[in-house]
Amino acid sequence: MNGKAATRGEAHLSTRTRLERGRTALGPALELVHTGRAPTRAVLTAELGVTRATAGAVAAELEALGLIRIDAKPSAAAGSQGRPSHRLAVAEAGPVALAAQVHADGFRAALVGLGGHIVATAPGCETIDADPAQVLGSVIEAGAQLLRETGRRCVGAGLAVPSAVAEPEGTALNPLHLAWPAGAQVREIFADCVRDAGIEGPTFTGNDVNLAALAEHRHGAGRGARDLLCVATGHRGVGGALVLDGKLHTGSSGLALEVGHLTVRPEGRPCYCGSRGCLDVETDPLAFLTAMGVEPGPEGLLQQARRLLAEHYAEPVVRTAAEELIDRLGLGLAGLVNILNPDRIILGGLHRALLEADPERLRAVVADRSLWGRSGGVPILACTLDHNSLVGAAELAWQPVLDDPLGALG
Amino acid sequence: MNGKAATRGEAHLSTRTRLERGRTALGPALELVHTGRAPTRAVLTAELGVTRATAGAVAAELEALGLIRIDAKPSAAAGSQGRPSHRLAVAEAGPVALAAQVHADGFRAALVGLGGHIVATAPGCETIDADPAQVLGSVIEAGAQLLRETGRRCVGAGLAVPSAVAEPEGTALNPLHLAWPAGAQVREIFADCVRDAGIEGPTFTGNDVNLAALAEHRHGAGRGARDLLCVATGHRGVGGALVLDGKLHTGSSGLALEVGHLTVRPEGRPCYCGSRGCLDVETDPLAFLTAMGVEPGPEGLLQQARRLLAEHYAEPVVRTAAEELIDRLGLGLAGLVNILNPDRIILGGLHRALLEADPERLRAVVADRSLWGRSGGVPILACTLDHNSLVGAAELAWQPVLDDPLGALG
DNA sequence: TGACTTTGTGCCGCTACTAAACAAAACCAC
DNA sequence: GTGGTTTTGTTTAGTAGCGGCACAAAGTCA
Repeated sequence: MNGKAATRGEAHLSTRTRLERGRTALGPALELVHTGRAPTRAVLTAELGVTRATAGAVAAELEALGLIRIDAKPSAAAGSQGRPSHRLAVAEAGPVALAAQVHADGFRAALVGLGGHIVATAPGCETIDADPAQVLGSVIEAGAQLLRETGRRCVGAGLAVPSAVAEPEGTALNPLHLAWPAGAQVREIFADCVRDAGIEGPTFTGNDVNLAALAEHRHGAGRGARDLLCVATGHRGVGGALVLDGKLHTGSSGLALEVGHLTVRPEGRPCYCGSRGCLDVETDPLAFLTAMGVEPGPEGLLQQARRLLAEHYAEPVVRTAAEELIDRLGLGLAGLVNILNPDRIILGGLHRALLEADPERLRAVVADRSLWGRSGGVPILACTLDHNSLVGAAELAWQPVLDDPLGALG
Repeated sequence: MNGKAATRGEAHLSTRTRLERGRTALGPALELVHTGRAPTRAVLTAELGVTRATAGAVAAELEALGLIRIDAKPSAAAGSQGRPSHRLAVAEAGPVALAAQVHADGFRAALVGLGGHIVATAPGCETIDADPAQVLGSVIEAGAQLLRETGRRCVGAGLAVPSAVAEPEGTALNPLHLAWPAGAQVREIFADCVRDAGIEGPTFTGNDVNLAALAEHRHGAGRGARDLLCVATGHRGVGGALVLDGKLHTGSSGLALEVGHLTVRPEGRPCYCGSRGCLDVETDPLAFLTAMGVEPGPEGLLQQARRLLAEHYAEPVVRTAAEELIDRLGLGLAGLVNILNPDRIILGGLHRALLEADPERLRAVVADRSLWGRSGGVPILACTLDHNSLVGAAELAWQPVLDDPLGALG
């Protein structure tokens, strides 16, 4: 390479980074509207810490990109003085992200707009093939159908799987109750399926509990939290996730928050990890059924456990079993509080049902067993979003647009 | 307040934020020189992702601020082509941070320049008064003396204490073996002492293990790690710290990484936390002495444990006790790996000595008991810096300068 | 009806960059 | 040596994003 070529190459790189930068307040502004924290340009001005002129220009540019809508008519807030402001909202017919989820009961596809709004859903089938390519092909086919029906532009696609996803390979290490091979290249397979379906935009894959936590942080019970811990149990096993400063903490190889093997009952039942009394085997739906002396029925472990808890909580055997699980869960959460010191905890699946059955008991155990817990106590909440893993998968696909709207769409 | 005053107030705020911002590449550039990652302007150019013109201007400005030095004579790297570059280094007689540390054996004060270089040290006394104000007053007096002797400008002061520090109050919750009252307002007291001594600049207070981790991340065994976990034990109890993306993770109220109460031996000895077999009471120096059947001597638990380990490792009773502790420590670290998934682990105090006694055994236990650990294994290293808590305390004081050199010094 | 409050806009200028050409200082090959 | 190549540093010109400021708009309150 001669000197001229080197100079040109360098110049090209610089040009690209410049174009990719765009107006730097654009991304933060879109994120504020996306998470519902900027209902007007005046609030946007304050939240961004810029002048009104800049906030106005930024909002206008986002509107021109088709991402947000600025009301033509001003609307005064009740009991407010001064000039009424024009409301900001996400655009009605703007672009969408394609979200896909695979779980024990089947799969699901949806289109998710800004603000975490689910625009359209495809029910998906009820059984899961042993071949990931087969399943993901079907899911994407359903998603592509939704895109054709609605005619919306697609910014990218995200997939939620019930498995730890190793970084940076994107392999599913333990696809729980999916009959998929451990170590399946889900990220690569998903990307191939999306490309083959002719859908544009980048693709992303993540663990379902991680993505649920991300969704709850942006649009659900986790809004405003700085250090958010989520713990959830589906049919078997326990999943955890941590959102720090608005970003998922997945660890250096994507395997963080494997919280299932905290010891919560030293003399408890043996766990496949080699230890005893792990959170995983002591607080999942099967543990609940076992504690009640109930045989697993045909309806699914989680459904059965939730139903018994809701309908028969008055019966001593159910109540005792629930309290046992609450105490063990509390012990596990206290351990996590000592290590992570979150400012909010959100529970999903059966753990959510246990919280709702006796919130005081759970909070008391966590406060009692966490260091310095007596002098405060972390808020423990139930998750609030429907299909939060699906919305979280869409968040991944939206992220490039939130980081740099002009670069991703212009 | 009338309209004009409101406009003026707003204008003042905006002006200040503008002045505080300065050249935005200035901070990152200083950090690169500070951590030794930018030996020349050419490297600085590449690391910052800016043009040579910008990197040159930024370096010139940092030199004008008296923070870095640009060699007058170019020096060619061995076996390199092209024009030789001028070396960059931290300024020799530039400003310093005042660092203070309180521990069981006394206290220490030092001046620390950019690059984590200790410029001057005051030995400090050997006993600790029960009154924090008394101790911190003495330590600051020693530091002020150093400042007078050297005549260096001071950018701020940092204090490391062997206790959890609650945020945002800055109280020491468990000042271990200091005979200080739990809940002492150390941050406030320290700030008062610094102000009373006529030392300018902001003040900071943090836990000693946290600060050691920060120092190791910037200047020691943790350089280049993205998710760095540090675990250390002094005389009693175990401390932990986590550095994520170059920033300390202290949790929402400063109490994160209280790793001492992970269960590592279900039928172990009772712990003051109410549980049994906690890492705290199973892997500290006292546990080691107890396992060997040795009575604590007059030299201090840590010193005694380290000496026995170093001098008598060949004796079966010492070796067996060490292996027991290594196994328990490995179990605790594996638990942390499952939750945090760090890409590096650094050990200090007796834990460091245990690692160095039998590194293979410790690594094997961690790999065996962490999920998916067999297919990789986290690097486990000994800490490398002398006085890393002291250097870490200085890092706190340097941080405002690293964030915005012009705003902090101009 | 006017005074006040808040929101939104147009214009000007500053500043931290990029772009591009030039200059300098080493190496190599002949 | 001499010239070409590679890398580093500098100069000059230009620009994008944002702050400062004055003004306009649209409501409430007395």
